[in-house]
Amino acid sequence: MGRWENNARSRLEAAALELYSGRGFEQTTVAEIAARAGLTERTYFRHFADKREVLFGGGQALREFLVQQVNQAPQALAPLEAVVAAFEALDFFAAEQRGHSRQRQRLIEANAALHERELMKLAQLSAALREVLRQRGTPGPAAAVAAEVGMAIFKLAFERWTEESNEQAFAQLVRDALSELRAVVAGD
Amino acid sequence: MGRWENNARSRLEAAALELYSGRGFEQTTVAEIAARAGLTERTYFRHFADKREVLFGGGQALREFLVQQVNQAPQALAPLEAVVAAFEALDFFAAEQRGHSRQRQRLIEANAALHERELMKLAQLSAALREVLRQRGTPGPAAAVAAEVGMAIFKLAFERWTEESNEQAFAQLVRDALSELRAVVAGD
DNA sequence: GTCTATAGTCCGATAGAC
DNA sequence: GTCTATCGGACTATAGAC
Repeated sequence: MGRWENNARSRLEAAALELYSGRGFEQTTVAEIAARAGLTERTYFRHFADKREVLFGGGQALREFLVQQVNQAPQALAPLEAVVAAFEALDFFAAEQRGHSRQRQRLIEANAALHERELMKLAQLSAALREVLRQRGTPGPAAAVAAEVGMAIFKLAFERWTEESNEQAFAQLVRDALSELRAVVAGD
Repeated sequence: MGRWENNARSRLEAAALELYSGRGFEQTTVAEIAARAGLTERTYFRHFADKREVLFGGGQALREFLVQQVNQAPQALAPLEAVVAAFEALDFFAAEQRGHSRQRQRLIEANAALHERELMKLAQLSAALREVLRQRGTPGPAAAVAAEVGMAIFKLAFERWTEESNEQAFAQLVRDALSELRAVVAGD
């Protein structure tokens, strides 16, 4: 198990979620998070750039997975179909993580600074999707539109997936959002 | 004119844009902005909640204008049409402000913290559009979709409007984005 | 691991407009 | 007198520098 348990990152993430949820984001100091994880403030900042980032570690893995999915999608799929298929393939949002995601989402909604950071992560995801669509041969403007519209679908599906009252699977919510979107764009 | 020139806010905004553009956002302190405006740091924070907000004062006026436009749109217009018509009516984005908008946008793109704040303002706009559509009688899910898709159109049109090489009018860019969106959603 | 700059808050004081 | 805008100093925590 080594000198550094090598899960310092995970311990910091767990400690932060507990403290932020328990007493509020602003009422928690980085020093307290580090202490609960058995580390120092200095070590926290070697793992995470700032006080918010500890909640957003999964963003990169999500982005990489979706980019890979779109990249491997059959060329026969239209750009938006490739993006939506990637969302449906997501198992980051499996049932067993739903409670954790809900807790995290309530926390983010309760704090403007955290909300800003989440929007930034989603914007990075949009940019990555735009880029991989272009590499796949989609013309620039269509790639930009498909990425933005795809993100609209993702946001709506994810918002519903983390609602307390909703028990539908993420893939189903993605499909619902897509068909609602088709109706709205058709001018229904 | 009294002791306070009564345009402290405008002076702070102008000073901030100059200093941020000249030497960079992070290399500028709030004290320097205040000094250039003939005020103190303390007064800056009375007008703006933080170091970034001084660049985003126009966000509220934009939001209020668009909400009013959607609110007054004929009931015959479908939700997305009402939103797009509101964008086309925008004269915030007149030709004479284009240089200023471009300077501001280059600044925002160059700094992650400023980018985060801009995304937050756009998210607030999306929420306001969703709400006014609902008040107008659009069912909740369709209102959410129309607001999100509308924001996708707005982002794309605004991005192009602030590109150096682009000289098309904002309303035209909105219409272009909408037709590209229809093509992408139709599966072209 | 220590030191420092600066963002941002809280207390109160003061100067003018009305 | 009230109301509002400005100013001063002390303070904490983030974040970066050395």
